[in-house]
Amino acid sequence: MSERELRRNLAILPIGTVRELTLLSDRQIRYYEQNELIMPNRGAGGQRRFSLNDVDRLLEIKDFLDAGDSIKDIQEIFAKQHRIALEKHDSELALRRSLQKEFAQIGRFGR
DNA sequence: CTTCTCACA
DNA sequence: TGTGAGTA
Repeated sequence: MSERELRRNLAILPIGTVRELTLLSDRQIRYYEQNELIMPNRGAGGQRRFSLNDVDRLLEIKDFLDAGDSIKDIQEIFAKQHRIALEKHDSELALRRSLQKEFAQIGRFGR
């Protein structure tokens, strides 16, 4: 994983900061967590720790809600996004393997 | 002072 | 979703 990805996944923001960043109430943020739309880490004392990705996700949730989508609709949207991300990962992995194989062939002919 | 969970005149 | 109670 790149350093940039690790940084975006660093969960260190307390709910108060996230509340101001997203303009959502802490009540809403906890409610979305109950509905598995977000799953922040937990720190000392059971306090939630959010990452920048969590903040982006909350912003998306707010937009979808404003657009009229229900909690369940958003759950499905995220599930679909997750499937697409997995497929993309698999296809890229397959491409790397086939290219690696072809280069190996070229290497043998060049000898 | 901030956050957490739980309950609801 | 909001709010108040009682904690940690």
